[in-house]
Amino acid sequence: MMTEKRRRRPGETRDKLMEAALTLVGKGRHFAGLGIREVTRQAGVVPTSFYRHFRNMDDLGLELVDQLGLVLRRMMREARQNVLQADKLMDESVAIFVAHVEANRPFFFFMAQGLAGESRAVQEGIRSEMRFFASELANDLRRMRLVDHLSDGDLEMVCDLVVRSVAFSLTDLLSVAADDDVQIDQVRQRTTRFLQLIFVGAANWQSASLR
Amino acid sequence: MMTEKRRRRPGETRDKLMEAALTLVGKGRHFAGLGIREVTRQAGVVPTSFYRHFRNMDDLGLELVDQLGLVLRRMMREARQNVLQADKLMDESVAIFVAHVEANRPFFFFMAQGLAGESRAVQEGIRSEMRFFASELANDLRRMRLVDHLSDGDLEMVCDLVVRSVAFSLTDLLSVAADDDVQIDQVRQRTTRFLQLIFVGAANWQSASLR
DNA sequence: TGTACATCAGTGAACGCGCGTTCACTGATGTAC
DNA sequence: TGTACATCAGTGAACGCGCGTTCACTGATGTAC
Repeated sequence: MMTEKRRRRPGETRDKLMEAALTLVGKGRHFAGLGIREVTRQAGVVPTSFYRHFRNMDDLGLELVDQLGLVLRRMMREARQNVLQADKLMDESVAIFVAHVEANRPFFFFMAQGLAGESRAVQEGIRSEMRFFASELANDLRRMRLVDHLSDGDLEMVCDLVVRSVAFSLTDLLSVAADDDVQIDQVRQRTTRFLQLIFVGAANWQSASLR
Repeated sequence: MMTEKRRRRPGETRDKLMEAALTLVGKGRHFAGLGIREVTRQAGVVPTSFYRHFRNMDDLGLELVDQLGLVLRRMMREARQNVLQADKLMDESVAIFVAHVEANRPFFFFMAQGLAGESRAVQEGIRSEMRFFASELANDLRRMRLVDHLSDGDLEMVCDLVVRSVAFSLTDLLSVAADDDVQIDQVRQRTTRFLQLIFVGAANWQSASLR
């Protein structure tokens, strides 16, 4: 029998609630200002449903951080697959970053907000994702033998600065309209130049600061 | 007659309202979640007073951006007076930055929040302050003849990256306790190293990226 | 200097509304035997 | 395979409360003559 009765997938409402919060954030609302009734309204469920899945909005925020982590990991995987030549590393990586931001705007809005957000736990979660990202980047650079002259500590610092610079570009990217390709491209180029500058610094680091 | 009757200074309540909002933000609340009644309560005035001075919370936020501008300018002035030798430039500047953040925590909380905040106008105001800061920094570096080999465009980019890196350190600084001197000092050192790395990059920029 | 009037800033009462949260109820799904 | 029961997710009514905003009022300060 082909027409089986549609049954509710478990966790469906839960997903709808998280998606609803993201949608509102993507529309420019700040997560700290969202209310339970507002989110359930957007999700198309009754307010009481909320408590079946989350204790409060902070709780939902923490779950969003986890999902954000998945988005970032997907992005990293794609970058690894596409960046095979060292000379294209920065151009390609930034392009992939920008593409993922455009494809997941609400998530990255949430990330940018969360860094200075109200919930300490969310804040720490996002910072932890960034640390992870930086350390993975350090591994990759080591493996590509691009930074043999740097100590582990110095490499870690370089990667941290790279991740921060890219993260800051988020605020540029999110402040221009999603379809303003010209401006988006400007942000992309600017970010790439930041990274190039940092890598020139890294390439000359030991020699310039040897003690 | 020495004991003149205390008269209400004009604008006193207005100042109290802005200070109240800042206080709440300094306590960890997010500006986007503050309400009019909450702010007036903190200020010790009746809710209706609010409308004598501001149209809504966004309006108050914009005024705070202006005040933030003054704080930043004061900081810049102090840095200019104290940073006379080029070799101490970064150490001293970062130290002054950290000191001002600690002395004006609520203001810088507001700044960090506003960058990804709800009000487009506040966001743009803070970005504009940062641009101004970067261009002043560029002027100073030019005057000190430290960057003669850089084009105007490249210098602007370098200063932008410097300002961004320092601004990002805000989130580090604000996430540690105000009296945790050890951690604050770590952030200070880390930020200084970021700037050193960027300047090593700047010093080697033209030669490394000449086309 | 004094008087009359306009302006301004703060007040307290009141409004309707949306909020977070609780509760008892319902029907679907999973589990034990 | 069928039956009994427990668990789970969604519902609708209801609560008390704090919210933003309005209004008319008050008293102090500024201005004109």
